Amino acid sequence: MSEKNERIRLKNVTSYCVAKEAGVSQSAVSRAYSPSGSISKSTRRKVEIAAEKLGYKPNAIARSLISKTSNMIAIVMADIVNPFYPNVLDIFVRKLQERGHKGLLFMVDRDQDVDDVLPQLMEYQVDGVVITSATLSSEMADRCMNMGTPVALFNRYVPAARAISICCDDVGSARSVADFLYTSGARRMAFIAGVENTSTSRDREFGFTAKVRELGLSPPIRAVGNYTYEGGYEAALSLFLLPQPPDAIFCANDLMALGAMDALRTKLNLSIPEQVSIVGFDDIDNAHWANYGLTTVKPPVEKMVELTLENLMNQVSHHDKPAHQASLPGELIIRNSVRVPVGVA
Amino acid sequence: MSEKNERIRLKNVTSYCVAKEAGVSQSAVSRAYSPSGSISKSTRRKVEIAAEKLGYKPNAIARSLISKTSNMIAIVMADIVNPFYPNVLDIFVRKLQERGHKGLLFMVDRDQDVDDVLPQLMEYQVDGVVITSATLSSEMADRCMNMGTPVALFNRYVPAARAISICCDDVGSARSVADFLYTSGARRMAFIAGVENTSTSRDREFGFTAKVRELGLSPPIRAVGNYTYEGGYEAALSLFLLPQPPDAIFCANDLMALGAMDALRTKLNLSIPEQVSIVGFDDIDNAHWANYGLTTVKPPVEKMVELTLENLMNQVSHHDKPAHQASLPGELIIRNSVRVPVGVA
DNA sequence: CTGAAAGCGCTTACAG
DNA sequence: CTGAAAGCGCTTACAG
Repeated sequence: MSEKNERIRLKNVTSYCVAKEAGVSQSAVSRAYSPSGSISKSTRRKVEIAAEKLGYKPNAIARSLISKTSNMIAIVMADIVNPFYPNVLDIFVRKLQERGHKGLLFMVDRDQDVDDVLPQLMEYQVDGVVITSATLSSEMADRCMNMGTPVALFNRYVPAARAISICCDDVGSARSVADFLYTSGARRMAFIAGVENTSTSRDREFGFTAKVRELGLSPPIRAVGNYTYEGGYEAALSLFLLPQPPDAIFCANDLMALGAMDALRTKLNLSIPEQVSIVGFDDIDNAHWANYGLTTVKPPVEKMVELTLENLMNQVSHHDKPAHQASLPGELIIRNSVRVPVGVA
Repeated sequence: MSEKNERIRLKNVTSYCVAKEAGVSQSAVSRAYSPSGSISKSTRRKVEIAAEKLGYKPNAIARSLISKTSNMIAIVMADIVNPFYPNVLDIFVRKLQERGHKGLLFMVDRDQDVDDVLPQLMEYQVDGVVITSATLSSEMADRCMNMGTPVALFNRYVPAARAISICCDDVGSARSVADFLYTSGARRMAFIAGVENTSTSRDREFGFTAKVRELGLSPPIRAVGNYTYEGGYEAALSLFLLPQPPDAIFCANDLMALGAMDALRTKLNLSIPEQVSIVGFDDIDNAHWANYGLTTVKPPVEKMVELTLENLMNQVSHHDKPAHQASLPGELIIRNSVRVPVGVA
């Protein structure tokens, strides 16, 4: 009982307590903590001393209620098992912190609809929503926008929606990969798809296939790996059951590419890149591990996050601005999983 | 301007609006959303219809302010680059969601003091704090406790603090590793430490070294890998510069163990496990990749998270209960990175 | 620059 | 079961 009282008492150092201690009004205390509050140096000093003495910290919840901005951004993630996303999350949260914002994190299953969690996150009056490695319906996106809560899709897009969307240039990057593989001498191309209904997998396949055709080759054979290591492993094996196995495989992400490499080397005893070239997408940490040296497309993650947040914050303060959609060029990182054509250093 | 108005208007569907629409009092609306609210079926129905019509969602911020519980738990993470932690985070957030709680995520640098972010997270009136892969001072832990905000350390502990602490049994698990390696025929043991001032690295080294001594072997030679892949890679190489290189290496985590494996195989052309045995700690996804097959200690992560949250929630509602400290046994997962002694299947 | 006062959107005794 | 009212801890016009 006494403990319980203690807890309540201790939590309750309010601006009134500080005002009393400092001999000023409660408004003065509030102003001392507001960047735009006009307050004299001496009053501020008095408040600071009293606050320090009492251990006062402004209550952000009360502030949110009255100011109608919580400084919280919801982050919805679906696929943290893919090592690409922890890094993305890390950058998001750090950049949020730099701007004085907080990240409210939600995890959804891959097959779960993001629409389900949106209502509960709206209850927390977040200023905006970032959705990563997941898609939401365009109706839901519109509903958020209508409620004044802007939504940004990271690495995904929904054609019809009024949502911000920042992607890597999947189509263009995939075309470069096809080009690069062709130059390296590959002629029988294969593609391992990720989760098939994602815009990333579709666009990477589209760009790759289109360019392969333009190069005059027969369209890539394909398999599906669902963006997992195991999926890539199995998909790669399946490609080598075909009468005409590929001499180059482009995987829709690195994780599948690493699975493919392990499958080819440990199971089929093929050597990479001598017999088969492999290219991935994401440039996750594992890609440069000594054992892999995976050639891959590196999306400009830092820039993408920055741009996402910039656009989101923009919409938070100027709701009337149109939602921005952008795709940034990826960079081809050349390592050792693709053979080098004769005559090229 | 009209857009701005629209935003404000649309955000403002309050319990009063619903009350008016439903022809009941505002209290009735509130009760309809409270599990303990005594309300008749018919009134509830009226409220539900009106709420549906207006698109009303209770404002969790306002609720937090009056009820003095935000249903938010802060999660502080330092080391998301280690694949062990994204998984931990995932489980934490999902379990939080199951309980109707939200996770407020903070990222700190490895060398940054967690003490720095605590004040800003306290402003958001979180009900509790989970700290993962990071340590905080015992003074700060006490300060949180005094403010009525319980703190739980996951996979770390601070001897003097009144904080909850849930760990894997690092000492015991490390002893088992020594035992297992000995049985497999290893006689010149080595240890690769993580970040040296962490309780996990220290305890794993302590248990391992103690058991190695008890077995009558000379104490393990050691190197430091700072819990990273590159660190493990370099540390392993350094061990083989010594006049008496080891025939078995226990690494304080998997990431370093994988780095060590790659170093030995690709750089020194040693075969694992024939020439050197390797054991890790964590059982991250990569450990069972076809190329590695790492023998490792698997902490009961799911149980540890559950226990952490259980203890935390307990302290949230009963502040007087003493903080619980526990360490759960890890499981040795045997794969192919340790040689099997002759005569053993 | 400063203080008194209203109000953000809820929950919860209180009285019926 | 129900409603009127107080109050959570702030911000922000408003008047000085």
